[in-house]
Amino acid sequence: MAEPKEHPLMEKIVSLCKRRGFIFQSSEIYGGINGFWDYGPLGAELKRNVKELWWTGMTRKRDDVVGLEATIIMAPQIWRASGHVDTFADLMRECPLTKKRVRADQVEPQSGTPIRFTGADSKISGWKVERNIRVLLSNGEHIEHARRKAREFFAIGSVDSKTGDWYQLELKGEIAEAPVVDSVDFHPESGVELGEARPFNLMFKTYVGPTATEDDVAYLRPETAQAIFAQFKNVLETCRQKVPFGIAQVGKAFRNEVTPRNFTFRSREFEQMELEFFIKPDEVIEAIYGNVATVPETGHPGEPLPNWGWQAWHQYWVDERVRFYEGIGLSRQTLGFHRQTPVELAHYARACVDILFKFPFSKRNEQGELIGEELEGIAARSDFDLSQHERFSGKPMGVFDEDLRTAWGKLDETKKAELSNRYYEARLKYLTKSGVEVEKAARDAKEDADNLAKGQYIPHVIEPSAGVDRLILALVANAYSEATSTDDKGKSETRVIMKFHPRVAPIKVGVFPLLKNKPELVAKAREVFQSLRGLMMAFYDDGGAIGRRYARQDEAGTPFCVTIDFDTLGEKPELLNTVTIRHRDDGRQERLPISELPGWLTARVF
RNA sequence: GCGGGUGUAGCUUAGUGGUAAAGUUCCAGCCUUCCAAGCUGGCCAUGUGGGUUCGAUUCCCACCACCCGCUCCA
Repeated sequence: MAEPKEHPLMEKIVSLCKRRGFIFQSSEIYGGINGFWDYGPLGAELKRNVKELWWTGMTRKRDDVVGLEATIIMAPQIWRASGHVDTFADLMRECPLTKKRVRADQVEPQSGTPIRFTGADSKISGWKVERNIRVLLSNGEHIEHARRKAREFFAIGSVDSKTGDWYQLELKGEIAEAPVVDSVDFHPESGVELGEARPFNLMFKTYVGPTATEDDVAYLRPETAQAIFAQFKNVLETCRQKVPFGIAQVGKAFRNEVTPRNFTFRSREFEQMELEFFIKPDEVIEAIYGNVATVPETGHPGEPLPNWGWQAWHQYWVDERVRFYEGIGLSRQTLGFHRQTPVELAHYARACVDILFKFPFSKRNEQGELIGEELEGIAARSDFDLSQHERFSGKPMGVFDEDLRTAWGKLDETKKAELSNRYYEARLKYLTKSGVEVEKAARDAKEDADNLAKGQYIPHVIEPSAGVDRLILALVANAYSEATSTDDKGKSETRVIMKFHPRVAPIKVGVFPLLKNKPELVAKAREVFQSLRGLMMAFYDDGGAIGRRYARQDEAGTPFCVTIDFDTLGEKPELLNTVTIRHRDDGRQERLPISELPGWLTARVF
C-alpha cells in the first residue's frame, strides 16, 4: 500500500498497528468501509486499559461521581432539545471555483453587480466549454476582476490550465445583470455564485420498529452526554449525591462525518468518555457562602471547596484531566492547550479549554511548532443542557437545596435583590436566546428567580469530554520509537519499541523459558506464567531465540519480560527460584524471587 | 461531497500484454545458556467489477479503500 510521503512517521504507525494487531480497517476483506476501524488483540487490551483507568479514576476513586450506561438509541426529542437536529442539519453551499463550503445561513451578505458568463473557448488549444457562471462585481471593482474569476473557473479541467494559458481563454455571453444588495448567493472570498444549498446532517438515522416510516425515525447518538442530562433526575434520586456531583459515562457515539480523516482520529463510529459535573450556580454559592472563590487560570486549585463557583470547578477539571494524561504517559510537552475565544464559544458556554495532542499529522504554527489535535474539551456549559430538557420534556430539572433556603432567609434585602436579579438576568438571557417569546421569557425567568429564593435552582455543568479512539491513537503515536543497532557483521537494523506507560500497555509481562528444548525450563516457565495470568495480561512465548522474543514484546509495548533460566532451577543454589526481569526501554535486567513477582509487577503496571 | 495522489504476500519492495520475484514476518522441525544467530521445510499477493485482447497484474472505464487539501468535530 503506497502511503503518502507527507507524514512518514504516521505511515509507520499505521503499518505497525496493522502488523502487530492494534488496529485493522473495518470490513477489510470486503474492501473496507470509510470511517470505521477495528481494534485487534493488542488494541483491544490497550483501549480496555484506558477506559478502565478513566472509569476507576473518575468514579470508584471519587466520592462525588457516579456512573451511567445509557442506550445508543434514545427518544429522538432528546436531539431536538440538545440542538443536534438543528445544528447537525446545516445547509451547506459550495463555491464552484474555490471548492470551499460555507453554511448557507452564514454567508456574509455581498452587494454589487452580478456578471453572467455562458462559457469560454481557447484560441490556443481549441478547447471549449459551455457552463453558466455568475460572478459578483463589487462596487468600484474593475470588470476585468470578474472576467479573471470567470476564466479561472472555466479553466478548471481544461488543457490550458496545465499549459498556463488559461488567462487567455475567450469568454462568451458576458452580461451585466441588475445590481443586488446584501445578497447571500455569492462566495465572499471569490465572488463566484455559490452552488445549491445541500443538507449535511451528521447524525446517523435509523428506524425504530419494523414499519420504518418517518414517524419511526430515531438517531444513533452523536454524543454520550445527552443521556446523562436526560437521566439526571433519576440518578440524583437514587445515588444519594448532592450538587456538586458528577455522572460519568463511557460509550460509543456516531457521526456521519463529511470526511473521516487521519487514520482513526476522525471516525464515524467512535467512543467517548464523558463526565457531566453538576455544580451550583454562582448566585447560589454567593447566597450560601457570602462569596465565590477565585482560583488562578492555570495550575491545580487543590481539593474542592464548598464556595467554588463555575470558574474554580472548570479550572479544577482542566487540571485533573491533564493529570490523567500525564499519568498514562503523555507528558505536558506532548500536549497542547486551546482556550476557546468568546467568538468560538457557544452562546450558552462560559468557557472551554481543549486539551490537544501533538500528532505527526498536526498542523504547525508560524514558529513551526506542532499545534496539536483535540483529545478532550472541558466546557463550562452553564445550565443550558438541563434547561433545554426541562423546556422540551416539561419535566422539572431543578434541585432543592436546604442550605440555600436557610441561607437565603438570612440575607439582607439588598443582597437578595442583587442575587435574585442576576439569576433573573441569566435565565432571561437563556430563554430569549432559545427563542422563547419575550413576554413568556420574562415570566419564566421571574418564576425561576422566585424559586431560587425558595431554595431551588437548575444546576450548572462542567463537561470534560474525551475521545477514546483519539487517545488511543495519541498513546500509540507517543509510544512509537525506533532503535537502530549494528551487529557483529556490520549489518544494521531498526527495531520498533512501543514505549507505552506500563499502566496502559496491552501486555504487562512476557514469560519465557530461556531455551525451548529443555523441558524443565519450559515447565517452570509455564508455571510462572500460570501464576501471573490471572493477575494481569501476561504472554507466554517460547518460539525462536530469546532475543527475538524480547524484540517481539518490544513491538507490542510489553514493559517487562520474565525469563526462566538454569539458575531458576538451582544451577547456582543461591539463585534457586529467581528469575530475570528485563526492562523494555533500556534492556536492563534484574533478578527477583518468583514469589515477589506478583507484587513487583502489580506495583508498576496498575 | 469536490479536487489531487496511491492500490502486487502480514510488512517492505521488484517485475511483466504470455507460469508473479525477493527480503522480512509468520508456522513446523533441528540447534541454541539472555537481546530479531544458524540450518531445513512450509503458508500467503496483483483492492472489486466491467471492457479491449487469443491471453490483462500490466492498457481503458467504473466502483471501493487509504493518504493530502477544502469542511467539521470527541
